[in-house]
Amino acid sequence: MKETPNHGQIDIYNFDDTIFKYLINEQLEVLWSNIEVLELDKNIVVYTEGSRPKGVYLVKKGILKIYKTNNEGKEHIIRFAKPNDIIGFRSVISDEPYCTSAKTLEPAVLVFVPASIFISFLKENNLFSLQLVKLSCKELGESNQFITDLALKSLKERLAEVLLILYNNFGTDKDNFLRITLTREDIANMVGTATESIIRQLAELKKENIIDLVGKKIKILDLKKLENLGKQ
Amino acid sequence: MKETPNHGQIDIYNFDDTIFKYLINEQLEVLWSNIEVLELDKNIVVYTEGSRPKGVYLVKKGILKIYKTNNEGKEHIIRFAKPNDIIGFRSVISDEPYCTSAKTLEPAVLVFVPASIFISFLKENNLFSLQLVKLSCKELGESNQFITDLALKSLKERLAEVLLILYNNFGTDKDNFLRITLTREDIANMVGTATESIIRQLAELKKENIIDLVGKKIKILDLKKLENLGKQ
DNA sequence: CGGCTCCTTGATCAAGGTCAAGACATGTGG
DNA sequence: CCACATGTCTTGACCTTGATCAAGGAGCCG
Repeated sequence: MKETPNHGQIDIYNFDDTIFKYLINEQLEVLWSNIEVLELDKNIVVYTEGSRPKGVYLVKKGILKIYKTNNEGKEHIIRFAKPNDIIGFRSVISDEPYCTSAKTLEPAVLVFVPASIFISFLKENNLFSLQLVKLSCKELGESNQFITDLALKSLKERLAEVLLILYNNFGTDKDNFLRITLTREDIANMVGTATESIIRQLAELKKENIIDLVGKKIKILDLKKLENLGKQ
Repeated sequence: MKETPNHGQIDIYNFDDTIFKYLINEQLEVLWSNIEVLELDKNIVVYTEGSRPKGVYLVKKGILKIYKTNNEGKEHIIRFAKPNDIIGFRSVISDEPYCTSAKTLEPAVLVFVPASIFISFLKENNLFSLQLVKLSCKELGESNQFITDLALKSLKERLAEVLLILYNNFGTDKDNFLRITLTREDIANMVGTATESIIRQLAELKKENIIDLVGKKIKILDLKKLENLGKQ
């Protein structure tokens, strides 16, 4: 019925930890026979703001940044996508051009689901649409939080907030290093500030023994203090 | 079957221009017999950030601001709700405390729909959940746009953007005055800045013949220039 | 009238943006 | 393996934006 090609350790046909687990077997069959697997290098653009959505992407491996670019070319990172996240569904559902772009930060494996298939699942399967309502409401809550953070907080507090978001999304390894490695510029583009300012603020946090810096890796030394800063 | 009490010119039981038009007749009956009508003065708080959601509110008359407050008491306005909008659904669906507060800007009439009823509609009626997915995706798109605006734009550009949002949501009267009247402080709380800064920037826009100011009323003189500023 | 609330303006100052220059790291082709 | 190029990080100096403080004016209402 289905073969399982070997993409590293990844089982492309396993949707247990994704929103597609709410599909009925019949729909899973449709899904299996319509998906397309994409193996991408790092720094590959998956879709671009303004273009027409062809479908949604399920992340199987790797991390992507979801961002917007203003017309001076400066980019702003809205969020990241990690394995088992789906991206691009907002535009598919609204049937509008993508309002963001997506780019791989590291080599990635994506599963592409055509828009028509995705929409038909929504129409046929109420449990599935219900879960998608929940998902988009969750993202909406996060976006609203982010709006307030940007509007009311100081640079340092916003940086703390961003580090916490990264911590909650990607966790830390056994040595307390964040499991995502970003350039200073990427961090600046999340916080909405200049690279130099981020460097100075990171140095501040290090001086206060809240974090430690080893190359691009960031080590969380004092989560409590970081949370206090972020919750300011 | 249903009586139609007279709340001004408002037909409380008419849901034609709201998301409830997707309910089947049987569900409308349930809705009619479970709603509660609230007539509120201006500056009344409908729900508060952090409290448990009891249900959703349909705006029948008036304008409300949806905002968050930080712990220094400074508020940030996320958006406004106007007649036929529903508010509070995000928290009901996520079953989380409200992440925002809602307050009337003028005397208002709201229809309260208990959470359990609202959720049951979602579970029973796929068309209804589909529409709600669309609604939350639309709000998500707007939120993402707002995030980028706040992060990348100058004060003046953000003000232009906010004026455009107001224009698109509330329109203008025959003399080109915005159909919503806000205090300078409210505008500042949308843009995420200080009241004084807004006053200075409004004066700037007036000097450039882009807007005119008559008391609290704002007149749009040059929509093109305003859009160019906002789209910067 | 007096007491609100809201608007406005000026002066001052700090946060953070910008520019410039150099250090360090990484990768690539010869 | 080296030489060079490119990308990233860091620091210092300077300057702009917009936040804050202070004071006064305008409008409104009981």
